[in-house]
Amino acid sequence: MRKRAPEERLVVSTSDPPGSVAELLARADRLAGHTLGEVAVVVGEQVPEDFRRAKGWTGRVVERVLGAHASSRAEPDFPRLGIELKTIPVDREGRPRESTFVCSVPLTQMAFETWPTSLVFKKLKRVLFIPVQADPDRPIASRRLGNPLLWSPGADDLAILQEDWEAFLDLVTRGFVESVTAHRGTALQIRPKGKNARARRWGLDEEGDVFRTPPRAFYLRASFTAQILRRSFMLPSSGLGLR
Amino acid sequence: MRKRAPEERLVVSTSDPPGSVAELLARADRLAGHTLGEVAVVVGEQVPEDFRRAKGWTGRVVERVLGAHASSRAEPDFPRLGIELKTIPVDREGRPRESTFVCSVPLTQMAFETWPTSLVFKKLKRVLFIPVQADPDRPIASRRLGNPLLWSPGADDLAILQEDWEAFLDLVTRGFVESVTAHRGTALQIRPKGKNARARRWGLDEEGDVFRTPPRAFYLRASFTAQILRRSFMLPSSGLGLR
DNA sequence: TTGGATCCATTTTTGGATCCCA
DNA sequence: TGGGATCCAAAAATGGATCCAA
Repeated sequence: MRKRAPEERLVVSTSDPPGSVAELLARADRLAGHTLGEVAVVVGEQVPEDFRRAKGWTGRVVERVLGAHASSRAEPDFPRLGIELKTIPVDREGRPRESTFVCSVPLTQMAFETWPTSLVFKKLKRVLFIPVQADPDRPIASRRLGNPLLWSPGADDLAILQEDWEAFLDLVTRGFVESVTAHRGTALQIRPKGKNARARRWGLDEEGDVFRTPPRAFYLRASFTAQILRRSFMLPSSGLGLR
Repeated sequence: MRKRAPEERLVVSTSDPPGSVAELLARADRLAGHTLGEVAVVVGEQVPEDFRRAKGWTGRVVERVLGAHASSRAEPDFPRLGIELKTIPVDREGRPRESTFVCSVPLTQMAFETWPTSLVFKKLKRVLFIPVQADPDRPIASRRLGNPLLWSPGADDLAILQEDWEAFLDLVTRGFVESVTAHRGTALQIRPKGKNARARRWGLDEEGDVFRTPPRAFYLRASFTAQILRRSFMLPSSGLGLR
């Protein structure tokens, strides 16, 4: 595992968005090998004991340390660059431990979308993945960030994503959203996402009438992101930068 | 003006919703003649110096003292009773000093409504008006509540409201929302309502496409509510209960 | 393993209205 | 005077994700 020596202090100028892709990548490279504890110090946050009550903590602190304009809604994290940032928790073998949230399912509005205009496509066009050690027995403060990966879907990935998305479009717009389980989809899946199982949003039934149904979101399957990481980091002179 | 003597202390059990219309009216009657300062003590709120930075304060404290389930969204304030609560600021002659907010205009959804299914109709079917002294030179803490008025629109009022609403429906669904000013409507009007003049929502243009436009809301004209108060409180043995 | 459930921070919307200048 | 602008609190939605039981 790559550990940075003490003299390689994590020095960053936060709060200003990166002016170019090169600058963003340079910042992300500088982060690699450093721990979440170090990142926390830089952004002035306490490290939580565990993630049970702080599930989005890693994503938020990494956004801030990279200068993402913390929650620029309905746009990529770096709007000028058209890049979406995703931290991805990995095990000791570098495999994703979780699926990756993409965006919520616009239950009543999806009928007005096409694949190229969809939020899923817009978010996934360019993603900066940052792997983060996530073996459960390692304390959060000592978990290290890996090498960043700026990814865009290739023709093969695009075909699969579009196929999945269009199948969901068909089901959702025809009123079958309640029959959609997380089993569907090769790369993309739809899962519940809300405050709890009682949360409700408006959806469309088979007659086109609105009704209350649990909120849902699109996720990338862990098997899909695993393949992305494998492909990229198996190139010569490349790697996760972790163990 | 009716002033309650000190021994008539304002004693209420807050936090529990009234179980019947009779109970709600009894509570509202007990409030009449008491001041906003007294109400503030009961609900444990500070009285603001003026309303420039606390515009909805009166409505909120009166809701709470009457046991309205503070913001039961998309429903009347007393869902079990089907009653909407409105405080109404009146001058020394008992005339409304302001128009009355009804609900926001569902710009993209209005096409799917009819008068009987509309939120305007649902909210106005039964309203409990509570007059509140509002001459500008009277300190807020000493302003008194008047006699409550449980109102339902009569056939004449209903006809006017429906006519107004359907004219707005026509304009909004045909894409002319931006040409609607507060001059339109006999009883009901549409006015901007948002954080500020730069706020934007989605609306429908003449082609049926969505576009950004200022958020708007339905209001009852002061002249309309003035007539409601006049009619009701000019009945024998009835009155505002103020001066 | 993984599908369904859940958690926090932050932004946006809604509901309560009154302000204020042409 | 009243039409357009504005203000606050609270709820809901959104975006960041991880938890956990079968």
